[in-house]
Amino acid sequence: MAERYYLTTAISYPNGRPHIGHAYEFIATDALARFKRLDGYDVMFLTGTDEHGIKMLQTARKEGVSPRDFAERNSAEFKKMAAALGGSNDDFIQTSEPRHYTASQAIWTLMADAGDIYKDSYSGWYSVRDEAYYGEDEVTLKEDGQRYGPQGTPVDWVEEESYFFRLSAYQDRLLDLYEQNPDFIGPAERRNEVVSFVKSGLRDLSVSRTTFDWGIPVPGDEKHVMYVWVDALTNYLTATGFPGEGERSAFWPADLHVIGKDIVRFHTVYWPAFLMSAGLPLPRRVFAHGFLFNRGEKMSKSVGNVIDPFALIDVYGLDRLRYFLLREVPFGQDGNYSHDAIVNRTNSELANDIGNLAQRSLSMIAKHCEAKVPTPGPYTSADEAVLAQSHQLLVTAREAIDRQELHAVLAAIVALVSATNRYFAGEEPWALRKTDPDRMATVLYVTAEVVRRAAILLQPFVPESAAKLLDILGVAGDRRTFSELAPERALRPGSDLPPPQPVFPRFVDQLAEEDGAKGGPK
RNA sequence: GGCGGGGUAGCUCAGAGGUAGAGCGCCGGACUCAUAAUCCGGUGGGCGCAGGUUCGAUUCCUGCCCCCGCAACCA
Repeated sequence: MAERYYLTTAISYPNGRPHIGHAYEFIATDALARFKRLDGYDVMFLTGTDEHGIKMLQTARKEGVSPRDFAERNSAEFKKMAAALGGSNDDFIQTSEPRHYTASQAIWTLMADAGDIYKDSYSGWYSVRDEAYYGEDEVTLKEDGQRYGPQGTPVDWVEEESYFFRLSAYQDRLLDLYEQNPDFIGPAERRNEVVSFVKSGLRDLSVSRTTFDWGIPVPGDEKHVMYVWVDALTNYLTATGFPGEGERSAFWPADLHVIGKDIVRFHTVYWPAFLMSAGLPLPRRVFAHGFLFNRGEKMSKSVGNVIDPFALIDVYGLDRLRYFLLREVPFGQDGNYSHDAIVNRTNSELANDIGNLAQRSLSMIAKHCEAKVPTPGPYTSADEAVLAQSHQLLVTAREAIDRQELHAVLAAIVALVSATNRYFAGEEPWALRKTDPDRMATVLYVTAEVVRRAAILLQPFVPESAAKLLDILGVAGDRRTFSELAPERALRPGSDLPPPQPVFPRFVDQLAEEDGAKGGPK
């Protein structure tokens, strides 16, 4: 039985349409999932939508539909996005599903049985607009007699009965967790932030609401619904069949939660505390990615630069988009995207470097080697060097993937391809054709073999294009996993090759001619 | 206020006590197998400011100026 690997995206709040931030997280996690599958793991990849909470309820009301219908309608858009992005997720969870109610109530009961949940009342200055409570010192009384919160929104004194989770009791255990599992939070900067936050002291957490009912009822006290984050985080467990025992149970604990940097605390403080309380194993790692900015500006509805992922796929094509996002932005950091950046990056690396290397070598093979994989002669040190670099690639890639450094994997592939272009130019097979055909055959063989290895490792990132590349290399569908990177699995001399065709066309910029500097799809 | 991370070539960034690096861009050359691609060479930086330690600092220390993150509920 293969080793299991369970990874998740955060579940999206489908209060509006999916945007590029959702797409980014999904694409990255999808690439990680694909990598692990190709590397022989039994992978479970989960994504979904988080459908409860007051904001969903409010938006649904505004639109005059029930929250459930609203959730269903918007969640469908996220499913569509996952499909459009070539998603390989094994499940798509919606927190309004019955299975999730069962799981959430089960974990609640475990926490309650552990003595970590108690009823009290929550009071304070509450801003409906901000959905937040503020302390006395944060509130100012103005001449109109109304008090205002720090964001300038009106606040009212609210006193609400609420269940609390004894988070304060977990401070030491959490610090031990971070201490003993330095890889629990990535990247490292995030870890430091969390540690200092927890060290500064934890307060018990209000984990139920009575002011609205769009949520999961608290077991035994149905006028309360669970706080959205108890509900939301539990989705990761739900998908494994919790609390039942089934074929997916063994996937828990999750190996990796991929999340946005804005929700680090929920995943690295609350979530492990909930699990400890419930007596359940903890996920192995939580990795926070950064945000994407549209040409340096944070996207927002008011600025009007919210980018629809469907539009990006239309303009650039899926693989170009995937490649750009995963290559351009070091995973874990913030990054920028722009029309020019997408075109430059993908033309330079996908079309000019990788695509062209395949095309120049395969078209020579088609013309001068009877369209069969050529038979190599003895290797020179130049041959050995590129082959060695191509062998190193899997090792490098695995290490990078386990740190979620997706960009580093692609950088290593590009470096190999660059070296091979240099090698190709240096060996001049077009000249060897006349002077030393055997040597030409060797150079072409080595090049094609390197392209094969690069293509195999490219699959998680640009699945469709990598498949096309492997097609024109004559690599059978069942010979594309990472175990095929072993030296003895190299291209077989004499096997037939289909006619070569370009795999990564250059992006020809029509927009530049039409509306000049503006760039970017609408 | 506090804690943390930064300010290095036009752009994005790497680096590290001993005469500054990569990719992209730009300029020139080569080649023609190839997707006007590729290869070679070159251009380009007072390494935020001011002090200090040192034979020598961009790299260590101090102060200052900017930027960004965290500081209990938006991917």
